[in-house]
Amino acid sequence: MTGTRAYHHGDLRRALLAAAVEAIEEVGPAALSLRDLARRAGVSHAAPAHHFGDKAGLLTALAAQGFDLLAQTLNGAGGDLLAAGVAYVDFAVRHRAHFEVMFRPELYRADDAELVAARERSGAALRSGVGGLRSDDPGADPERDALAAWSIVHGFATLWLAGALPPRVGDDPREAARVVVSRLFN
Amino acid sequence: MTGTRAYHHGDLRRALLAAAVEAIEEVGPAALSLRDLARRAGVSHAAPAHHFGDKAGLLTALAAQGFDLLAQTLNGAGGDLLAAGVAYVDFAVRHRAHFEVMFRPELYRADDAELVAARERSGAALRSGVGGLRSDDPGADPERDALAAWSIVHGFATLWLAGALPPRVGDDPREAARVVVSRLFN
DNA sequence: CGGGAAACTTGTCACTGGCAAGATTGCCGC
DNA sequence: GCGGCAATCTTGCCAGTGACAAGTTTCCCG
Repeated sequence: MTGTRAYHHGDLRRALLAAAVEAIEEVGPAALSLRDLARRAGVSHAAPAHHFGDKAGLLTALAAQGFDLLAQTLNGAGGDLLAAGVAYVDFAVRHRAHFEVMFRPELYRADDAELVAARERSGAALRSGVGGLRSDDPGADPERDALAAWSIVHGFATLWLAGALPPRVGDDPREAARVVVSRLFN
Repeated sequence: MTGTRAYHHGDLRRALLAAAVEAIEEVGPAALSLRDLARRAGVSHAAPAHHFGDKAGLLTALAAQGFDLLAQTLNGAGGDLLAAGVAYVDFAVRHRAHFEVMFRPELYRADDAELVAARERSGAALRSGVGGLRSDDPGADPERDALAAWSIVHGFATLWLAGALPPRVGDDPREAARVVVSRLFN
C-alpha cells in the first residue's frame, strides 16, 4: 500500500511528510500549515489535498509512519526491558514530530486502517519487550508491570520533550532515561 | 494580581477562561478559536484581545491557573506519595484542558512571571510529596526517585488522556493509577 | 458633573483549510 | 505511434481565523 512512485514532482507524498516533520519540529503540530508544506515542497497550495485529502489525513499518515518506526525501533532494541525503555525515550527525542502527533489522536483519524495496523505492530513490540520481565516473583503482575513500564518511559519522554525537567537531569536523554527507568527494577 | 472585578460584561476574563476550558475539552487546544470563545461569552470577536493580548496570552493565563490548581491539589493530598501520585492523575483527568495546555509550552509564553510563579508552586508541592519517601535505603537516590515518580504518574495520565491504554485498564483513573504507581514501591 | 481611563465594538487585512474546475503529464491498449 | 484516460497538479474562490487600528460606550473618581 501507499507505494507512490515518482511522477511530476518526483515523490511529493514523501516530500510533504518530510516537510511536515521539519515544520512540526520548528513550530509544533498545532501551528502546522498545509500551505507552508506546499511552499517547502515547491508545489501549489492545493497539491497536499490530493495526496492526503485534508490536514487530518496528512497527520494520520505521519502518525502511522511514526508507529511503524517505533515498532522497528523497539524490535531492534533486543529483549532487554531496560534497553527497550531507553530506546522508547530515544525514539521520542529523535523523532519528536512523529511522537508528538502519535499521541494526540484528536489531530488525526484514529480509526484509519493503515494506522491501526501500525499501532498494533508497535503495541506488540512493546508487549514483547515487557514479556522479558522476570516473572518468578510470587506477587508478580505482568499486566501491571507492563503498564508501569510504559507509563514511566512515556512520562519521562513527554516531560523531556516539554522541557519540564530540571536542568540538572543533563542533556543526554539516553543516560537520563536509563537512570530513571532502572528505578523500576531496583 | 489578576483581580478583575465586575464591569460591562460582568467578569469577562473569567468567563473567557471558563469558555476556553469548555472548548478545549471539546476540540483540543490546537483547534481553539478566540472568536469562538467570544461568541460563547456573548461579546465581540476582539474582546478577548483586550484582556489577554493574543491567543498565547490567554493560554498563558490558563496554564498559570492550571499550575496553581495542581499545586493546591497536591498540597491537599497529604504527605503520602501514593496519594499524591493518584491526585496527580486525577487532576489530569478532571482538569484535562488545563493539563493539556500546561505541558505544551509552545502554545504559551513560558517566561511569563505569573506563570513561572505558579509553576514553581506546583513544583514545590511535587517535591514535598516525594520528600516523604523512605530514605533509609543505602542505595536510595532521592533525585532519581522523584523523577521516576513524576514520570510514571505523568506518563500514565498522558496515556490515559490520549486514549492509548487498553480497555481492560478499566474506567476509574484513580483506581488504575493506584495499581500502577504502587509498582514503584513494591 | 466633568473628564479621563477602562472595557468593548466595528472594520480591516493577511493567512489558512477546503472545495471546484481546469490544465498538464504519464501511461496503456491498440 | 497515437488516442484517450486517469492520476497529478494548478488556479481560483469562499468562509473562518488572529491580529491590529480606530472608534464608542461605560465606569469611576475627584
